[in-house]
Amino acid sequence: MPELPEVETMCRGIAACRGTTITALYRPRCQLKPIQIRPQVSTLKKKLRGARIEAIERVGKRPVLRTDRGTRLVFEPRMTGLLLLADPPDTEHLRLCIELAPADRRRSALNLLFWDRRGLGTVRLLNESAFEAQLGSEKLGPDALQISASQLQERLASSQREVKVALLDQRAVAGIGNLYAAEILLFAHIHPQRRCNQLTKVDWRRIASATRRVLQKAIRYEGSTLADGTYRNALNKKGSYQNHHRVYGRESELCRCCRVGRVQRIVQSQRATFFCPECQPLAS
DNA sequence: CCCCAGTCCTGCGGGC
DNA sequence: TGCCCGCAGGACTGGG
Repeated sequence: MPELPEVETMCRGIAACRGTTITALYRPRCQLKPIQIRPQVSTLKKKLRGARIEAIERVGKRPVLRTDRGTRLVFEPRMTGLLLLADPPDTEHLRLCIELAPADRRRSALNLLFWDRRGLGTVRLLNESAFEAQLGSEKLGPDALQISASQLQERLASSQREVKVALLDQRAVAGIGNLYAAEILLFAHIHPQRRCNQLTKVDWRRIASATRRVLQKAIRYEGSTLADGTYRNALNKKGSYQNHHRVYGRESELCRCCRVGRVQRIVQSQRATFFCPECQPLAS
């Protein structure tokens, strides 16, 4: 579930880690199947102990810690992963603990935690070239908050895919997931099943502008915490953008945009899509 | 190259 | 009440 707004909120929430030094790193005892951590934790300890965190960056849907050794610790939350500086929702899903010493000795030590209920998340330490190869511009499109209408059009207009499916392609544009794709297309008034190669320049402009608008607002509300309550910010507090969803998860309810149409749920490439047939007609 | 279906993983809720 | 099954959708893989 964490998409761009949730990951951006995570990164802002752990800003206090910048300038700290890693003193310890360990995988807590856990009955569940361990998450994928590369390299293995013993190697990771050796490579990270004493390293200083120079910056916290968001790369698409991934929070990244850049160290003073030219390496990057890349967290991939996937569905249910969280980065926390506070107590986790529970301890059995705690996957990785990192102890941090602040530069200012008068301040207390920090505990950065990676918590993940489903365990689909991963943690990787990458050097400069591995980072470029795995998360560079060859693999990841421009960030969804920055992408222009013409960039979006250039990257997708030749595709035969349905536009909602294409917006989830991280090589085209980085950061959009299933939830925000639905909200973005509602604001753009584009039917999710329209084919990319049939959209006009005006359509791409509307999508690009809706993308910025929806994601910026979702960041202001610190992301969406759905009914399962999984997503939390770094202090284990819920986001509130779910209260502003217009179509996502609202099947058969009145559209909160036009208040005339009823939200429809369809399945596209094995994923739920929500849209309003009034606001988003298939024939334009 | 382009695109789709299957896979990983856990918890929850519906149906019986 | 308890069990089973389907669903949630990140990213990746293999194959048509």
